[in-house]
Amino acid sequence: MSADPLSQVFSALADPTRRDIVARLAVGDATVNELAEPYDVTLQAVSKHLKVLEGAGVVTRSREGQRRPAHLDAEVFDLMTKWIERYRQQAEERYRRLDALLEAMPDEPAPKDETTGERK
Amino acid sequence: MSADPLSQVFSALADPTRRDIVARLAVGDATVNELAEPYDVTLQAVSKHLKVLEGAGVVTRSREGQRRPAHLDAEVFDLMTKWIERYRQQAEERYRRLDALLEAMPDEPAPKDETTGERK
DNA sequence: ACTTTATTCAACCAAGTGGTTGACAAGCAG
DNA sequence: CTGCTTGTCAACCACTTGGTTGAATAAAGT
Repeated sequence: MSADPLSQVFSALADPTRRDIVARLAVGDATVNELAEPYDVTLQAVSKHLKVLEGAGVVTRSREGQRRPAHLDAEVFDLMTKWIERYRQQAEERYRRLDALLEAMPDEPAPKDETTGERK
Repeated sequence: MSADPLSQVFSALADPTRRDIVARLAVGDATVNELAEPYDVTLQAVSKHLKVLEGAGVVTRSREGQRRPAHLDAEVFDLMTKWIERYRQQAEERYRRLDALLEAMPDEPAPKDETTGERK
């Protein structure tokens, strides 16, 4: 257990039911019963999903009488967006470079374009 | 098989090795052998990872002699960022509203703040 | 034609996951 | 105290997953 935070968040949101729960919680805090209502799974299953989201830091829970409302804690999302944006931009940048390169030499004998290449 | 695209992308990136591969591919295209080199897993394992990324639309592959270079296709990332940003902003918006509400009534008997509430 | 290099397919295995049912703790309401 | 509501814990099951080994395919190189 206890994988790196990024893996946990990605993994937590890889489930449609869990993403759905996040969508609901974005509107407002809710209890397990309220969250389970739209689905035809047991309460325990939803409780498990909630625990996964909690473990990933997506959700926090409080105590309020016998209810334990779940609250969306959207800060961890930044972790993901930062990772994603980094490589998306890097890939796009590379694409632009290659594009410019191809445009700059329209008649060269095409040196195979091995960016990482370096085969021995 | 064939889960929704969003689940597939999230799931694909939930593995650290796979994220690592994406990071490498952001620098430039690479073959299975090149990608497998830094890890002490078998070639087949990396080939599987690549297939997962391909299935998620994160990576495309071409044929070039006997090599099959993998290329990062960062467009699907937009799908994720859109989803994430949506609920992050929604949650932050809700937070601001609640904050303003609490500030506006500093002595009310606190009507329990049930945003979804509505229990029958 | 034979060999080497690059990659995949197939079968298998241990561990993880999403779901279930059943028992149990913790609060309120009589 | 007794019961009802809300929620969790524990054990179990089918299926997926990341990994392995071994055989197979594909394109060169000799």
